[in-house]
Order: sequence, then C-alpha cells, then structure tokens
Amino acid sequence: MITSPLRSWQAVQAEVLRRIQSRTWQPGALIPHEVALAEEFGCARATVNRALQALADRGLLDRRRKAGTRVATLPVRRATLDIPILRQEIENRGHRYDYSLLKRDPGAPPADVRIRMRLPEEAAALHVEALHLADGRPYVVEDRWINTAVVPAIQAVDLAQLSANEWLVAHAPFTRGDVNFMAASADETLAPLLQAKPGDALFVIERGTWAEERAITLVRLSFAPGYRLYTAV
Amino acid sequence: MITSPLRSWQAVQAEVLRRIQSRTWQPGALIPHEVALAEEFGCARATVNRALQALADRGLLDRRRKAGTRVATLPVRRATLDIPILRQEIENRGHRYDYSLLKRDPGAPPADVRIRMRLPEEAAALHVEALHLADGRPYVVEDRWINTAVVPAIQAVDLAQLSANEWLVAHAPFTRGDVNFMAASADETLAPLLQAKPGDALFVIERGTWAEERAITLVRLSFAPGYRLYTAV
DNA sequence: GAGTGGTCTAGACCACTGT
DNA sequence: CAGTGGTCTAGACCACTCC
Repeated sequence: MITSPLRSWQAVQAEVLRRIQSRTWQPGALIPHEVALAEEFGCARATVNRALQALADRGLLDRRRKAGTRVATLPVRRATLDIPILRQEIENRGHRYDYSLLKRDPGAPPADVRIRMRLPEEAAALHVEALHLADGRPYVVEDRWINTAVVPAIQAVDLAQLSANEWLVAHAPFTRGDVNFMAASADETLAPLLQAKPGDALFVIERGTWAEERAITLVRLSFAPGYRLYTAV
Repeated sequence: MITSPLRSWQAVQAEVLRRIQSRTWQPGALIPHEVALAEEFGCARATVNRALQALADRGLLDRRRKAGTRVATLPVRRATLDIPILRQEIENRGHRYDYSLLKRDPGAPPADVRIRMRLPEEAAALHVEALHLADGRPYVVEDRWINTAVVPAIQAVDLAQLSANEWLVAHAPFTRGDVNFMAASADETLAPLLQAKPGDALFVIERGTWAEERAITLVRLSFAPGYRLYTAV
C-alpha cells in the first residue's frame, strides 16, 4: 500500500519491482494500466511510463499497446557487458600495458575468414598479429583481418606504435558488430606466445565489425589462461 | 545541416550519431547544449534529452551536469546478452530438451563455495548436479549449491522432475546477481558426462544470485565442446 | 554562483493491435 | 473501433558540479 506520493521514476520502479518480486503481481498477470498507476502513486503518467519502460528493458515486463503490461513469465537475465579497449582494461586493473606487433601481412584471407567477412574472391586484406601484455606478462594474442577496401588508410599506419584496435576505433566508426565468446585449446603456435602449455583452455572472443553492409575487420582475441569476463546483473 | 524539423527522438539520435561518426563532432569535443540543439532541430528539449541519454547509455557520449555533453574519446563497446533458461535456449534452437538429475546432496559446501556465497562456517546447503541435453546429446553440466537457509522450500521439491533453475526463477526472485565467463579444461569427471576428452576446452559460466545481501545460489555451467555465446552489438 | 543536465507535470495526439 | 502504450510539448524546478 502506498501512503505518500512516489515522486521519482526510480521510486515508482522500486515499488513495481517490489510487487513483482513479492508476487503481488504474479508472473504472466496483467498489471494496472499507466493512468491507474499514476493515480495510485500520485504522479504523472510520464513518470510511470519511464519506470515501466526501464523494467521492460530489463526484461521483467512485457508491454504491448492495447494488450497492456504483463509481468514476464520467464524473466530473462539480461547482462550488459562492456567490451573495453585492451589498454583500458589492463590499465584499469592497475597493470602496465605493453603491446608488440608480431606480424603485418597484406594478402588474401583464408576462405573461412573471407566467408565470415563476406568478401569477394580476390579481395585484398591486411593480416595483423599482435601480443598485448600486462606488466610484461602475455595477456592476449590478437589475430586480425582488416578489409583494406573499406579502410585503405590503415595501410599507411605504423602498427608497431599504435595497435590496430586503437586506430580503428578512432578512424573507422562501425554501425554494426557481432561478438562470439567461446573456449579453445592453445595450439602449438599460441601456447608459447601466452606462456601456456599446448592444450590449455583459453577464453576466446571473436568480434566482427561492419560499416553498413561492408566488413571492416574480424578479430580473434585469445586470452592467457585464467582470464575471466565478469559482469554484474 | 538540418532543413526540416526532427520530430522524433529517434530522428534526433540518428542525426547526432551521424555527426559523431562523420567526425563533425570530434571525439572528446563538447557538443552544443540541449537547449541549442532543441532550437536547431525544431523540437522540445525533452526530445533532445531522450536522444542524448540513449546515446550516453550506449557509451557514445559522456554527459555531466554543468560540464555539458562530450563525444566519448574511447567509445566503449557495450554488448547486451540474454542469459536464457537452458530449456528455452535449447528449444529455441529447435532441439528437444532433456534433463537428468545426477546428484542431490544436502551438506556443507566446500570452503571456496562458502566464501563466494559468504555463508557462515556451519551453514547447511543443498548440492545439486545435473545434466541438460539437446536432442539427447549432452549440452551442459550444472553444478549448483543452494542456500537452504534462504529457500528452505526447495528441500521438498522433486528435482528429478523440475530443474533447480526453473524452480528458482519461479520461486526465489533475486535482487542482484553476478556472472563470470571463462574457459576451463574438462577433468576426468566432466569429460565423460559431456562426451568430451579429458583436457578439452570447455566454456564455463559461473553465476551467483542474491536476495538483498543473502546468497541464494551459486551455479557453474560447463558447456559441451563447441559451445559459443553470441551477441550482436 | 551560475550553467548544464535530470526530471516532473499536464495535456495532447499518435500508433499499434486486440476484439 | 476502442483501449493501451509511445511520444511530444512547454514550462518549471531541482541537483550537481565547475569556476
């Protein structure tokens, strides 16, 4: 029961959340419409709207025009995770960041990469391999293909000084991206670079970025053993 | 240059995004304040506010009272990923879902679990191990500890019929959670369950949930080799 | 202290969609 | 067609923080 007016959308959100969690409003049930809640809470409809929208974004409510607002039956756990620039991630943890370019090779990408990037048969690309270090210890191996048709300017960049990632975020804004997280075993090439044993389980992030419908870059980051990606919900 | 009024916050967002991506507004630069933009775009300040807030949420703008709004220098890639109920994930992919309870053991948790869950020394808990299958093939091994002090009712549930996860989402709403993603090698116990070879790299999700400051459950999900977690940005 | 974003309000109209 | 959420507006006040 509400005694005094709820004046902020956060307060409204908290009260609605309480009713969901206390099962006052059962999963799947229709909740009162915005005008009714605004009246009950003693605030404007826009305030209720803001609160309910925030809860819908978090996956706790399902809202549809005319149909009304329902408590989600299967609350989806929605986690937001920041994918930081490696330099930032390492420096935020209080370590010194170092970077070393291993390879920089113009050339045709292998078939699997070409397909993932949807490049034509004879497309030119730039292959970059690099090692990122935290306090001098290997942190992650970067294996990247860059579509030089979209960002020709990168061919003139000295990637020994500035990582491809940092150049790209500054000069090649993307409109769309996808990310894959997976586990992979360290092979003979990767293991020594990461000071790991062949066969060690590595955490891998594979990321593609696109400008409209054209691939900019595809990168595979293989992290040293022990890496964890953390997020709060 | 804007010729006709931008009437929706999405239109305002698109125009601002265009200026960021075209570097009309350089990274780190201060952009006009809300009143000025509202005037230029021919809409209300609230509309501009909504658009800029959405972009700030996506990590493309930094906003501070009095200081104004700046283009983020290092655009953070923020990915939202849904952590579905396993049954849903498997059925969404068009497979048949099966579930098999391997173990159900009341008892004291080991020290590392107790510490992660911040349980007192002699706390009672319920240990559950289960296998989730897709089309009859092992999909993930679940290794879970449940704090029976918080959800005593689960002791009466027949976990051979209903997975602990599904019972918990319906009966123990949590206020806070954390998630860790990592890679681990299959050990002698896990490998046969997942039809994997010992040493295979497995994708692992470790999730803790809390009601206020009391741990509800801690679960470790070890996925069969080849699993990928995907998200679009 | 003053400038900027954060939010609330009351009212209005629009857009979608279930019946 | 009617009910519900989605959004816009104009104006107001507040809260934070830089100077």
